[in-house]
Amino acid sequence: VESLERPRLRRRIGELARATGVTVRTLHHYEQVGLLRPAGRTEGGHRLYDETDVERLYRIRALRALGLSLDDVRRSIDEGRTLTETLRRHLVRAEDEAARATALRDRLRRLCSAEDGPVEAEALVATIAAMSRLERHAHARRRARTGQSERAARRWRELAVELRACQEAGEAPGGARGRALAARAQALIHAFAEGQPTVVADLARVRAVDPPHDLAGWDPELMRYLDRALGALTNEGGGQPC
Amino acid sequence: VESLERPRLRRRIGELARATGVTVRTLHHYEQVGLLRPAGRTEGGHRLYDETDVERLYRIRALRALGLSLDDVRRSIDEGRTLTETLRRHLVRAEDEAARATALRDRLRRLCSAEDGPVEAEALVATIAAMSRLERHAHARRRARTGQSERAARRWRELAVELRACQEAGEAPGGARGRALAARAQALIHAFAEGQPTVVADLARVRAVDPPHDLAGWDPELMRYLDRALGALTNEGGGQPC
DNA sequence: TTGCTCCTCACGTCACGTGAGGTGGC
DNA sequence: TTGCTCCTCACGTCACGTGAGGTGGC
Repeated sequence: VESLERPRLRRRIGELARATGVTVRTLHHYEQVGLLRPAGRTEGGHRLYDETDVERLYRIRALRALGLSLDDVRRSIDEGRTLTETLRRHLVRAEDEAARATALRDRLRRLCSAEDGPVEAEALVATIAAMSRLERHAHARRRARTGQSERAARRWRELAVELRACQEAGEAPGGARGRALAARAQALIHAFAEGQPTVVADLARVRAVDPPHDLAGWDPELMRYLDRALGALTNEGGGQPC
Repeated sequence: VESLERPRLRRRIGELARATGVTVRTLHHYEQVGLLRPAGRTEGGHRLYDETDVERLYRIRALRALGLSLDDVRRSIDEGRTLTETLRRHLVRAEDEAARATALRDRLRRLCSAEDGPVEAEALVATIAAMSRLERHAHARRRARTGQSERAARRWRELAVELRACQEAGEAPGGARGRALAARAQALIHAFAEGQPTVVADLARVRAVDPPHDLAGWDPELMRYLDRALGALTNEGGGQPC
């Protein structure tokens, strides 16, 4: 009924582009990938978009602005998902991406503000390499089983509390209590490393400059205190360094 | 002298790839773009990499792992920058990227957890569109002059403190104090909008669900309180709702 | 001589930007 | 008829992945 009274408003591609803030090329592209086909064409072959097309374009642009790929957008529309459902799905990826970006930023910050002054290039390169090896290892572990890593995180938090108490009591890291706590840390480290000595070595190199960010309660200073305690432990045992 | 005693260790491409954890194709690519040329070739044309090449590769991989593009890496090496200098430059971009990613994540979180339940699609699309228009506007302003926006940020923070006090004292947002504070907010809003009514309207639509993240001290609840105060203000004046 | 490694093209990815060369529509 | 808009190719971007088809080296 309404469509009789309200004649179809049809816009040419340039008008639509100006009205919505996209380029003409973008509209060409959306047609090419089958995302937005104009309702019709003039005799001369010029595209004509109607109201439905305009609404569809707004939705596409909205989802693109929130970071969805054109494929995501297409799936969302084709499968008739609600907007909230679509956003909820996308949020998962956005969380990952934000975590990745902030982790990278924090790593760079720490490497830049290494108090030791200008480190030699060799050492820095080795440290960075160790970091990415550890990241891969942690990633593989995480997707293997997740419950275990939560338990480990809790144990690390508990250890941080006790170690900080020990440090604030003015005890030497090589004292009896420090060594006892270091032994617990070593057990956690070996569990994380799953018997790979490279991982243990990488951890030793990296942890002072880049403490794992999922370990709340640990800061570089506490990490150095642990390092000294671990040193005391291995010297005492007389065993191999790991 | 040493090069006589220690014969040049030369590796074929497969060995190097396995030793460093990259693919053969990656090494081909690095040669193609002129980043890493092997020291020599066998008679049959097979590539031979020497120790210098290996060190260079380690550095390339380290910088790539920190998010530098191959062009960035090349510039860093060609212009003989130290690693710390290189990282410091790159940190700027990493900060931007992390800010962008977390802003996007926060926006999605708020849109997902809109307490109003499932909003209608139309409204949500309009809100998202308003968000990106505001982002462009803020971006344009920021690059125009930066000092002014710092002053504005400080005024918003002061306003947040006073408005929260007003709210916690149990005063109505439409009371005398609320309206006075709302008037100050309105002045800041108009300064931000630079006379563009679209911007004012977009702000009104967006601010409850996505308060600007550079405004410390503001949360959605306080924002709603301000909204009511602004409402009281425009009703009183009898003026147009901008 | 058989495998394994290595070689050189060359296309594909993602969302368009940027021309080139040619016509429609007021 | 003059501009402006529109049309359809088609290459370029970034860092490689993934073949294809053919040879080197132990």
